[in-house]
Amino acid sequence: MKLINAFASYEGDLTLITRVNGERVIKREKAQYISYHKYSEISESCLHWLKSSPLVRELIIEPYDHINWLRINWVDYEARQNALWGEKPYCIFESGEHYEGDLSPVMRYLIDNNVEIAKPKRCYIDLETDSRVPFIKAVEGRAAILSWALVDDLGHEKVEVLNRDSYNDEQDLVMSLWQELQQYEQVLAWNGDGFDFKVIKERTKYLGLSVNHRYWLWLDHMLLFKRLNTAAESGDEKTSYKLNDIAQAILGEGKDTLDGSRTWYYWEKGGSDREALVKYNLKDTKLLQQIEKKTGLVDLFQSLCEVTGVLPDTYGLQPVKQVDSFLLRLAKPKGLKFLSKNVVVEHEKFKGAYVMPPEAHGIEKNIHVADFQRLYPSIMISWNMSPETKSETGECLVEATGVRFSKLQGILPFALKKLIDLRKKSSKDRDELPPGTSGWYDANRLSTAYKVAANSFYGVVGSSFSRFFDAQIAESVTQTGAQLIKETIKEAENRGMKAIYADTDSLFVKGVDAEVFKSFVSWCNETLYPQMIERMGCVENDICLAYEKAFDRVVFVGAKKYVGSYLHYKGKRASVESKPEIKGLEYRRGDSVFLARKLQIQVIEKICAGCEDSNIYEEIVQKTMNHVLNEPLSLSEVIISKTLSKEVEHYSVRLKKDGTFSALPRHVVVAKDLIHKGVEVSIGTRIGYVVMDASVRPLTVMYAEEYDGVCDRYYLWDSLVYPPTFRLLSSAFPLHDWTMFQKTRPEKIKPVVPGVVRPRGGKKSSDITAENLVKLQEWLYENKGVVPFIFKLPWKSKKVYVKDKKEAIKVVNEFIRGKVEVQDEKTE
DNA sequence: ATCTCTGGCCTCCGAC
DNA sequence: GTCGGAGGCCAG
Repeated sequence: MKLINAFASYEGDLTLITRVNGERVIKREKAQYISYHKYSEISESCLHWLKSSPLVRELIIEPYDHINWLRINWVDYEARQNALWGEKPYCIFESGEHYEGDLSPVMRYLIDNNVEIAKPKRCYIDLETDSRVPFIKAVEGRAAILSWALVDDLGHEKVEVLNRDSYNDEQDLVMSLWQELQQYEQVLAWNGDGFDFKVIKERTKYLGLSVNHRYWLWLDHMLLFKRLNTAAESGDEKTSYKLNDIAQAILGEGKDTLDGSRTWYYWEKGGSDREALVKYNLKDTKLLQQIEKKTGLVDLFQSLCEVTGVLPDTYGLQPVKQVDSFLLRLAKPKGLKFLSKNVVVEHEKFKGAYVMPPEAHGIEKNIHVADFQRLYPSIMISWNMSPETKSETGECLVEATGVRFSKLQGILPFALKKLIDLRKKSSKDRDELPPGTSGWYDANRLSTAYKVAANSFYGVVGSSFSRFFDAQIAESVTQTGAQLIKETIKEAENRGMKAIYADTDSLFVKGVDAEVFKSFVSWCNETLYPQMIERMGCVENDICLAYEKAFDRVVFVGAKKYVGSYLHYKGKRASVESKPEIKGLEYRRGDSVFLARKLQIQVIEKICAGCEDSNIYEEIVQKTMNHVLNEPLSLSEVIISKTLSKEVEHYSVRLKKDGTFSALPRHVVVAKDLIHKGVEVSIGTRIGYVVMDASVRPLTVMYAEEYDGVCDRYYLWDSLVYPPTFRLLSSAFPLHDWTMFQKTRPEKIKPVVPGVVRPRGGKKSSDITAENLVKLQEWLYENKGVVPFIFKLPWKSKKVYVKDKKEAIKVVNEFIRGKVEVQDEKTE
């Protein structure tokens, strides 16, 4: 039996949805709220209490070779919760440990019966709601649904629109959506968790319709995309997760050009306007299906769910859930249980990977790169690292942390080996099939799913949200990795090579040719690592270093930031078409300005093509500089976009010494403004803005959509566009001076009072940021008759440099504190 | 109903 | 000017 969906109801039922011969079958069982206990630890009196308690439905002893488990079936969630974590006298287990007492009835059922996950019938939907209602209220179900559209992977599509603005008509509209959904089991929508799903559920309630939404698997396509899409090359694809921008990047086409914030207007006008709205609605929905067709990410997620045993809805996207499910399923037949996980433990920090600061100068040539294959899984396997094998008397020693593990195979290494074996098998299947066929895709997807699952193990062990969290184990993994890479560097240098960079599992080496490097890698695998493994008493050696690639030329801007052109990749020689490898540079970042990415990629391409003529680079920079400072700039060139990562109210604000609050990050200020205006903004929304004036603190910014061609060009160039390329050029050609393009903002110096001469080369002056310089100047002039200070006025700036320190600070502070009244309201 | 981790670079802000 | 914290996003 393959399970499509399952949920527990408040009444204590567990509903199971399966398919038999293509027909959907719904089964009901009692939801089980279980906790496990070591039978030997339960006292006589406790057992007596359990046997007679109305809170306990059933007691079962599960015998295994090494232990007898007592399985308590509590009558409901409350009973279990109170017994395990409640106050006295309900808490009967305060002395003993309890196991898996936090599992939901659904998880419990899936694990106990080792249920396989079915492929659900999938559809994509999109809603249009009344635009007169602000986003926040629409999510609460306060906006009418104007239309809905639905498509599936087989080409079926349907769209329906509200007939009249009435309660009954909307009832019909929403009911027909639920009718349509009957054919499907899984529903996807872009930002569905943030909008569409909530609206459907709330609006259904409001309209008095009785439909239980839990019969469907709700999967937020956007969150899925964020988590599984790792293909983005440049920052251009990362500037926004709006459907339009993703569709543009993936498919090369966007949404219909209809103002989504005026849906009500289009609907109300009727006729062709209403038709346009309907068309727009359908188009959006079709984009989802097309994105999936192109990327296959939903299919990949489906494979991941089938492998790990979680249901393919939004919650299943969490690695913690996937690993939890996979491990508990494997542990069950072994009689292995894990401690209940109720509260999140205080976050213990642990040390991570080793990153060597690059020791590279200019353009480095002929650089060979080796990397450890799946380093962290291989360490966990070799040292048999698992929560239940951790033991002070264990034979496997982690030298870096002093933690020891016993030799009896742990559940983590067991699971990892299983995943790796399965991956090998599916990769082999794939390679035996003709590329591009559906079988090939299936096998390839499975292979990727196994890899994704295996790679998430380390992260889950290091997550305090996981039941497998163990900071000591996580640190043992990372520090063993650090030791391995450091030992490898040492041995390489003993042989006359020079390590110029290393990060976690990779090693960049110069001063060697391919053959010698290859034999060095072999020596490491055959001698160095086996020796280390032997010394530390490990069960087996799964550590493997591989000669991955060589760079013809590579430039390091810093740790985690470099660009290089290949000589070969895994032995395959590079061709003229081979793209450069770009890591960490602003070109790859979604929060950099397009102009910065564009300038940087031009320089990158020239460097990788072997150009060493500084004149060429100067020309490129000069041209861009001219464009930035003098020519019309489009919004896409100047927009800065950053993610709103938490609720606006949760951003930290400090009380400054002057009693006012410190400024919020610029994108948060814009977000606040947008929320005020009723624009759709939630956690995870990317906020686009343009900087208007950076000569003031804090910077003044403008919401991207209000951009009219005016922005602070000096700031753009001086702070955002040139520095990334400046750093790259300075790294590639350190002997050349690249500073001449810096600091374009003019510093016009004017004496405030004619006739006062600014002293040349004067000593450091104290600077005061005043609210309004003009007011101050005029006050000084009027009250003192003559200004005893000299002001340096940067162009369009409000920063003041005052020469006579003592007097100046006194006067200006009085001005700032409001002790000095300024009548004149005239400003610049 | 939120949730794989640490290391590192960069920008802005505000204190000194 | 310099420095540290907050925030963001990337490498692995």
